[in-house]
Amino acid sequence: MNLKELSSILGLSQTTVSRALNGYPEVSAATRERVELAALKHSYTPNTRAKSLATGQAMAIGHVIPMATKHEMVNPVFADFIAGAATAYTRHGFEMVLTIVEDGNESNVYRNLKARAAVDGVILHAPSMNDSRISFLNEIGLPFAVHGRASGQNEPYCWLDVNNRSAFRRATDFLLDLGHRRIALINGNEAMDFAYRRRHGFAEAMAARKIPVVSEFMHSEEMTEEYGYRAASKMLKAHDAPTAFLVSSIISAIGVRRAIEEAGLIMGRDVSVITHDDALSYLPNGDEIPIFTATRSSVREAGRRLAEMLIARINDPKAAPEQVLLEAELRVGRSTGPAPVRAFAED
Amino acid sequence: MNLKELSSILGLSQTTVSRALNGYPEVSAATRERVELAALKHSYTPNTRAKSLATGQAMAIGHVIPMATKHEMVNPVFADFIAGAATAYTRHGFEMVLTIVEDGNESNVYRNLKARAAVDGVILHAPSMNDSRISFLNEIGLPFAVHGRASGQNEPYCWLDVNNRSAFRRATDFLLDLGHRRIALINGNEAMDFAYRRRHGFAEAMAARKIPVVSEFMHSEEMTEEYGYRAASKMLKAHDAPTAFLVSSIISAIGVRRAIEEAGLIMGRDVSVITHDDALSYLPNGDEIPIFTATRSSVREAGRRLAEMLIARINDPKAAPEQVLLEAELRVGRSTGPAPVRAFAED
DNA sequence: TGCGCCATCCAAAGCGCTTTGATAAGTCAC
DNA sequence: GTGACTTATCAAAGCGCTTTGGATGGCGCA
Repeated sequence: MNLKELSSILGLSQTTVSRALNGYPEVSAATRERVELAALKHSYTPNTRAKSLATGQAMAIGHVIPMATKHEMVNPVFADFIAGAATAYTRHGFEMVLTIVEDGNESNVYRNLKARAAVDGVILHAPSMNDSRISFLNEIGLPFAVHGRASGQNEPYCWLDVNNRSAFRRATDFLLDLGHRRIALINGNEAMDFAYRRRHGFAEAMAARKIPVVSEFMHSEEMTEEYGYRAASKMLKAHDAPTAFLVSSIISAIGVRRAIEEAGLIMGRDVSVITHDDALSYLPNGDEIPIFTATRSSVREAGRRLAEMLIARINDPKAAPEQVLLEAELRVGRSTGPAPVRAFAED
Repeated sequence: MNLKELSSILGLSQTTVSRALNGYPEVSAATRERVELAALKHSYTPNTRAKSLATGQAMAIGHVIPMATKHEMVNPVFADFIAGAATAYTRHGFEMVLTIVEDGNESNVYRNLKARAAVDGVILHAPSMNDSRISFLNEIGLPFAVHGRASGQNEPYCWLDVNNRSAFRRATDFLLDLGHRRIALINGNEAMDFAYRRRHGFAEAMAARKIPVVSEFMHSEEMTEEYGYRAASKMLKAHDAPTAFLVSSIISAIGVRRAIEEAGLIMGRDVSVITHDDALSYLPNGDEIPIFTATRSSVREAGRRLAEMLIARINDPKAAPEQVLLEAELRVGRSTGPAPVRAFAED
């Protein structure tokens, strides 16, 4: 069923039917009701392609998701982020168009999406430091919103981020207060902006107490379970093993836990662990008492809010770009405890 | 830059330019080259919306992903499945349109996608037994391909599935051969077809050796880490605790491992675990020696193949629907070992 | 020379919608 | 009863593309 058919059934012009359905005032109440009823009866839904050709609005948002070439890995937080964003799109009648691309190649995809008029805007994922995509998007005039931020980028843009620096500073302080001195950082890929910021938060807290940062304790890689395990295993075997780990992802933290247990140690007693927790739906961090002490911030909620921000931006491109900084919550769980006495003695 | 502009620059008609770009024969080689060069130079890309309006092809595939209402959970395998499918779409010039919907409401979304001509076909995720969506899609005439199968559905349709029954039968046999008799099944939601099939494989193997299945050892729920932990914890505390666990997801298996370790037992020595492993990129199951003995089948590869199958189906709707059954590979890792002696004695 | 036939190109219709610019009918004041 | 508005409707143009159904001219062949 299309407009033409529907209007001929009704004995009205396409104009009137279209106007009735889109809530324009130049239609009498009686006609509008008649049209709406008929539309429902014949289950008429406007053809999206035709509509967006006519209006110039694609009514779609693009998500260009970089795939880490090394492990062909798609960051598992995307699933939850997208689930959050989807609720916003549904509410506003937008579609979500997904593209997955080897990282580094995103710009071509953006250019293409713009040229084909396939989307009205994009969400920019996984920003790196000085991310060149931001000025590129501003240049070509494709509205966008960033999940995270890009240090070194001065031009204003729309973003939503967790305060990674303060979160990791606070987590480090928490460990220091427990008496830990040899603290390891198992961080994400350092090219990523969030990893950079987390490292800074960590380093700041250590510096504030004049505790040297051991370079062997600093790791940085894509956050798989295996990576957490390998990094922690290796460090735990060393002479002056860390007594605490600060981990950037609950997935890697699971690997760290595996390493700890394999070393015959007990997490929360012999070795403490704090992780960042994106509140992934399939990895709930315990019920009442969290398994891991964690800095927590729901990535799903982030998806929802950022999608709303992007839609607002699309509807009013001249408004100043909104920027949101969320504070992560520190939830104490069972993975942290006082530093073992030996560690104190040595200090 | 659009067709009109480009053709006026070239001093050619839109017809000729369009034909030149789309590889039609009624264009001289010289003209074609000239057109292609100009298109490149002015970076002309046809407007997708206009193109699909004219051709009637949306050049898009829909993925309608159900969200389990209970945990607001999106199955984590989707990320990898979609990454696989995306490579196929990119190659064929299709877009991927994602919709996330509270489970049970999918049919409306399909009807809508069809009515709006937003997609040329859909991938059907997470089929349940007797899944009504299959006949629904056949009815409304929207091409589709199913990731999995639906027992009880007789009409022919295009699907790709792992042989869940044989995989779990084989895994159970493996445990039985190791001397295990008290084997627990930590399965996914039983409404799902794969869970049903896995349970059957398990039951078959047990029945073949005349070993009774203990109903307290059968669990079924959405596969979170927490669920694996809870189910295993509870069973391990019981008088006649299982000596082996068969788990439907590596994520839940991680929870099972946590329960085992918390009980002061050692996985692979005191308690054996076999899990199904979808080969998720961020949860690699060890390097050389797998952490978990597992029935393994790459969900990313499944995504790639199923996407190809759907595209083939869209291009030739009258061909008999392709159906692919993949055999999972059983990879022996460190999580399985002979049943503890006490278990033998009691047998 | 004249005819038919390719090869090459084009004008225009059409995809399904929105929106502009009219038109026709009704209302009101004077 | 006339002109000025308002209200309710419509015909047609236009969004950017593909595709149908010609046109044009050059060539071989009788």
